[in-house]
Amino acid sequence: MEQNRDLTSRFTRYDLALLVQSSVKSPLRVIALLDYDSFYTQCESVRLGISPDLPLCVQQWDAVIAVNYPARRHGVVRAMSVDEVRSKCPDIILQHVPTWREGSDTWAYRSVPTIMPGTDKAALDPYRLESRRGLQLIKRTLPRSPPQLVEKASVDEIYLDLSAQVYDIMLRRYPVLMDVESMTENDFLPSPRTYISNWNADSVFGTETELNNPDWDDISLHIGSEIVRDLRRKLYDEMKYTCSAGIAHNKLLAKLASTYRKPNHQTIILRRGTHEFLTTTKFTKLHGLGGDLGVQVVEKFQTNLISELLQVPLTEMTKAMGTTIGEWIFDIIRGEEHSKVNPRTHVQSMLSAKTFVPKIVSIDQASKWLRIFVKDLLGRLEELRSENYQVCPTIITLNHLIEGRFGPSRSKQITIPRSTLITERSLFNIAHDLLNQIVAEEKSWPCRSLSLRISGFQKVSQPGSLISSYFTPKSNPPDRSSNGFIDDRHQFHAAGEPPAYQRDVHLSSSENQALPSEKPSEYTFSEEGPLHTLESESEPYSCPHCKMSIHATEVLEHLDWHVALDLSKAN
DNA sequence: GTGGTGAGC
DNA sequence: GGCTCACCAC
Repeated sequence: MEQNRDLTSRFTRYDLALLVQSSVKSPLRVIALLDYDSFYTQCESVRLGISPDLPLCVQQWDAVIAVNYPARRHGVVRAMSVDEVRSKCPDIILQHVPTWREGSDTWAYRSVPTIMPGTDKAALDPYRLESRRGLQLIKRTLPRSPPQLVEKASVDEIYLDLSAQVYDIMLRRYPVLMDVESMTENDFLPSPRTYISNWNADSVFGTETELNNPDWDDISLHIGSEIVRDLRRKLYDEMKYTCSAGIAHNKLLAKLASTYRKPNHQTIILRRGTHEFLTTTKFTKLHGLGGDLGVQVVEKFQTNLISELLQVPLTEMTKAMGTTIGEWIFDIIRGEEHSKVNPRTHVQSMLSAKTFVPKIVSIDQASKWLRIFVKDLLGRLEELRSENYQVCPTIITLNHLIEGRFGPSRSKQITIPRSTLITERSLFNIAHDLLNQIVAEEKSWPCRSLSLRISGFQKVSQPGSLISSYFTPKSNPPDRSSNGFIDDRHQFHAAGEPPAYQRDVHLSSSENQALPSEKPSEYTFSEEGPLHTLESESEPYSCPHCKMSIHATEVLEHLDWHVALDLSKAN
């Protein structure tokens, strides 16, 4: 057996077939997590043209919610008060998040002395926008075939399943794999018969700087690491954002790897390095175990060390934690995890929330904030429409908290009737209805926090809405990208002319003429300009119905749109 | 549908 | 600690 090691792989032809299918069962699969370094501070540094070497924090009320790495070297940490930050680092640059304010129709960056939690509501739009720009850059940088598996995990984290792409590269690079046609599924693959000296990564677990007899799982991660390095370079070149990345055989390890060293590093965990990596990791760092559940486990077994939890037999683990959770924990501390990368790059819900200090005591005060929530959500809905057809919310939820985050909560949710047009007035009326229901049920004042959420986005447009007007800008080449509406918005404002898609009166407010987007916001990104030109970078798909150029990743959505359009015409 | 948990900036 | 997001148990 040992003697054959250099000639025969440990993996079968079947394992290779699973790789091209991006199967969660492939031992060769390649998963990456990209995580921007202190995302909000980078957004602000770039927007303001400030050197990334200067200490900077993003401020929200009297605390900082993001701390860049130069500031961390002064001992500044997240959630620190502004006063304490200044005492630690007198030269700190503080940038407050933009805010909504009653009577104003849009969010804006405002000067700190005027910002008050009593009158303002934080707006995180610039970070969501930059998050989407990054995703678009990644989607158009990755090849369109095989199908892209890109998951937006949070505003600043992106999972990639690179398995199928890696498979393609592997076959081109190792023609020996082309000969497997004659093999049966259970036959072992030939050995790569190569060595790896450059890992395209800053840290590798499972080997020293070189590896003399890599097997195909090492090769696949190595190729994945090349792809990730290219993506990171592109993100920096085009957007000036640095990120850290982890590359491994599953999401759990990719995520952990990305946090191994920051900022601006990438880390690989090879299969044979899994044990070493995990036994140096604190148990509560594992995804899903940072909260109560992790505490329970630590209490039950009196240790936060994975190395000690590895001694716990499965039966004991399931006895202590229940079958489902017990088995799950038993697996993940061994690096066993097989969840799939969910190909989703859009949010599934939008929430607008406010904590009241002091608590509000009347329905009139609540109403005032509901209006701002509605403006906020409609503005964001409009942004989403600019790059996605799947934009009609069908559910609206109001949440009410007497105490803070951990106090009791009550919520009311309804399905928006199909006949309802989404307008500022209609959304507000529905939200107010929900508020009345909540208030009627039991004592609701004083109230610490309210939030309004829209969800259940559907591709089908509301009956009667002039959905075709969204697309007028798209027929205006040459300098518009298929998703350049955000920029268009600013261009239109510059020209003193409303964007075409706002002419859809059914989906904007007929009552209140001043929609958020009708006023230019005060923010601009210094890197602004046409986002990209798809036409020059890739072969666009030409729609047989309307001749429009469609990015491959948008084809299905576009076809859905035609269905919706036909339905709309039929009515 | 409702309430709750976990996560990240 | 505030503001989001996703997911799950019931």
